Order: sequence, then C-alpha cells, then structure tokens
Amino acid sequence: MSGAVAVAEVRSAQAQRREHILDAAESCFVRNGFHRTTMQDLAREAGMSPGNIYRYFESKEAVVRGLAERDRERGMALVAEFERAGDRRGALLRIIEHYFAHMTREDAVLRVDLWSEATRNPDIAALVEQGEDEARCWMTEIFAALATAPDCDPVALHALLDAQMKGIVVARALSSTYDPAPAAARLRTLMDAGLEGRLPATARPLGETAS
Amino acid sequence: MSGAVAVAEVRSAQAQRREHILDAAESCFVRNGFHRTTMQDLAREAGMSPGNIYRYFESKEAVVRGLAERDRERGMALVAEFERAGDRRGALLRIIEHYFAHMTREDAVLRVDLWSEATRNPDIAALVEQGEDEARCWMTEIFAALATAPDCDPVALHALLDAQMKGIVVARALSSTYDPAPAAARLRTLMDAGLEGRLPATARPLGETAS
DNA sequence: GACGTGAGAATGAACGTTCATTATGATGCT
DNA sequence: AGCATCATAATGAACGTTCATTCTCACGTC
Repeated sequence: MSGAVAVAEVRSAQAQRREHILDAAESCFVRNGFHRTTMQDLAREAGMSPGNIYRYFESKEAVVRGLAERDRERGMALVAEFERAGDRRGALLRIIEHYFAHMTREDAVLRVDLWSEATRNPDIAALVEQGEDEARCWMTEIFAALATAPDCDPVALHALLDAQMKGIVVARALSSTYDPAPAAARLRTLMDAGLEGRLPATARPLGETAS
Repeated sequence: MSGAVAVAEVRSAQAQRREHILDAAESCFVRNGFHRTTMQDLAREAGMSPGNIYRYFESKEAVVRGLAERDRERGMALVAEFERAGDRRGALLRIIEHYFAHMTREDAVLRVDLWSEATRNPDIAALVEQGEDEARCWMTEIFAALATAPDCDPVALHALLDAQMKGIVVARALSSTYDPAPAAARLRTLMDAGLEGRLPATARPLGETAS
C-alpha cells in the first residue's frame, strides 16, 4: 500500500515538475518565441539546470508539444466544467467570456506562435487540428440545439464565428492596446443573430450580385 | 548621358538582385519559416553564394524586413491600381477577390509567420502596423462613402471585417484543404449587410442580454 | 550501497557573418 | 584591335559564437 502511495507520489512529483517547466516555457515563449528561446533561458526561468530539463522532456521540441497538449487539455477541461455547471448556452457564453473578453496578450501571442509553428511542424499541426476539430464539433452541436430559426446552418455559422475568433486572437497579439471586450461582444452578437436567422444568407462564392 | 544610363542600370540591377533574393526568401520562409531557414538555404535557393547576399542585405533580419516591406508596398500598389481602374466599390471587391478568394496557402503561411514575428520584433511590428493602419484608413473611408444606412458605423464595420479577414488567413494557413472562396463570399455578404444596416447592432461589451 | 534527483561543465554540430581571393566586364589608352 | 586598369560582383572557406544535448559527479534518501 505504501508502495502504491510512493508510486503515486512519484508520478505526481514528476507531473508537477513537468507543469513547472511548462509554466516556465510559457513565459519564455511569450517573451521570445519558441525559436529564440534557448534551453538555458528555459532552465533559468524554471530555476533548474539545463540538463535536468531532459529528465522531464525528451527534447526542446517535446516541450513545445507538451505546451500545445496542455493548452488543448485545458480547453477541454474548461468546456467540461462550464457544461457541468449550467446549460449549454451558458457554457458557450462563458467560453466566449473566458477566451475572448478576458484574453491576455500573452495568451494571444502564444496562440499565434502555435499556429505559425503548426504550419510546418506536423506534430504541432496534429495537436492544433485536433483542438480545432473538437471545438468545431462542440460548437456546431450546440448551435444546432440552440438555433431558433429553421434556416440556421450550424456549420456555416461556425465557419463564420471561427474566423472571427481567430482574427480576434491575431488582433490581440499584434497590438498591446487592443481591447478584446468589444470584439467579444460583437462575437456574441454575431452568434445570436446567426442562431435567430437574422444573418444574411451567403450566395455563391464567385460571380456578381444575383439580385 | 551614358553615365546617367549606367547609373540607372546599376540601380535597377541591384534592385533586381534584391527582388530575386526576396523571391528566394519567400520560398524558403514558406517552407521552413524564418528561424529554420539558414543563410545557406537562402543562398542555394537564390543560386548564389552566402557571402554575396550580404552585398544586398545587411543581415538575415534585413531580408525579413525587406520581405515585409515589399508585401506592404505591393498591397498599396494593388489598391492604387484597382482604384485607378474603376469605382471604389469595385476596388474593394477586387481586393477581397485577390486577397481572399484567390489566396494561396503560401501567402497565408507567410502572413501568419509575419504576424508571429511582429509580436516581438519591433521593426516588423512597425511595418505590419503601418500596413494595418493604411488598410484601416482606406476601408473606413470607403465604408463611410458607400454606406446606404444612416446607422452604419464604418469603424465598427471595419473592426468586424478586419477580424474576419485575419481569421480567414489563419484558417487558410492551418489547413491545406481549406477553401477560401466561401469565406470570401461570407466576407462580402457581411460587408454588404453592414453597409446596408442589416447587421445587428452590438450592445455593451459586458453584462447579460438587456432585453 | 543503490537509486532517484539534480547541478553544471563539456561537447560538438550548426549557423550567421566575414574576408581574402577570384571572375567579369566596362573604360580608356596606345 | 589589343591591352592595362579598375570597379563591381561573386565565391566559398574559415571564424567565432551559440545552443541543444550529453556527461560526470555530487547529494540525499531508503
């Protein structure tokens, strides 16, 4: 029994150490980006020796992977928590509140970096894509459930809002004076309008205005 | 006279060389990103020796700067060309067509990279911001001129569309199968609706639904 | 004394940049 | 035309540094 406890303690100690390193990595990456952050920077920030980091992560890239993974897991956990505490619409609003109205610049910078990294690192791309898929499934499902208008297309609505959300993140990352609160409000307005069928339908991609 | 011609020729030769290097840099950066591209990679792609690049650019960073600058200049030139050839609304539609309906993944990847770089490189940040400002001025001005509804707020409309545009770029960069044409169509629909006052007004940022 | 944990020096490859040297080709002189 | 001169263009090996990773050794705990 004490053996099992010991094992559990070791597990948790290791996990804690990993979390600690990931926290340090987050600070470093926000400040200097992934590629300009050296293992020595990371070690200093984490308050340990460079060599020791390798006891918890296989490589520098594994740290980034770990960060992307944690990001995704946290998102899922947050969704789960919000859904447990209330209705689905409430969860949706809280997610918007949390991820957009209260988005810090650090969050935004990190996410843009992750996207940039995902464009050529297959591992990161897979993690990002998985997160995107999960979000899309969750949202379209909720949209379908909450739609009050018969012509509300949950998939199209998600496509619209998804771009809006990504754009807000970029804008927040680019300007330290950008206020995400109005953007979050617009996002919500757009969502409500879409659910209630008050958004204009989109015609064919190309061609002129077919009156 | 022949002296002047010679000077002009030298100028143009240098400029051509710079353009050539920037083209190569574009390829390299799209493939591997700025930080993973070595000067030797760049030299190979440009078909010249590493040392020679330094005759045209002060440093590796200057190449990125040059790329950001060229990007901005091209955008301005395109706007100027479209405006010369037709009405302002036509120019706007053509810009959307060009930058979004026909956006290649390479374009998108490069732009996301530039944004990521702008979050910590002040030089790049300044260039990106300048481009953003120019675009914002241009668009709000046009929106103000084209609005058919009295309650159309050009600045708010731009904020909405700007996020939408940035988000489309990110989505395009993240997925090689993403089709930007429908997104461009949505963008246009959103714009038209905004100009005609058919978009729901946004309430205060925080708080519940004030019915 | 075996083992988990950590520090910090050591390693070696990679990379941006420099520089001595060479090619190119235009210009002026005979 | 033939040749010397010279500026510009280009090369690519070498340099010094940086950095991810590994090695060695020490400290504590069972």
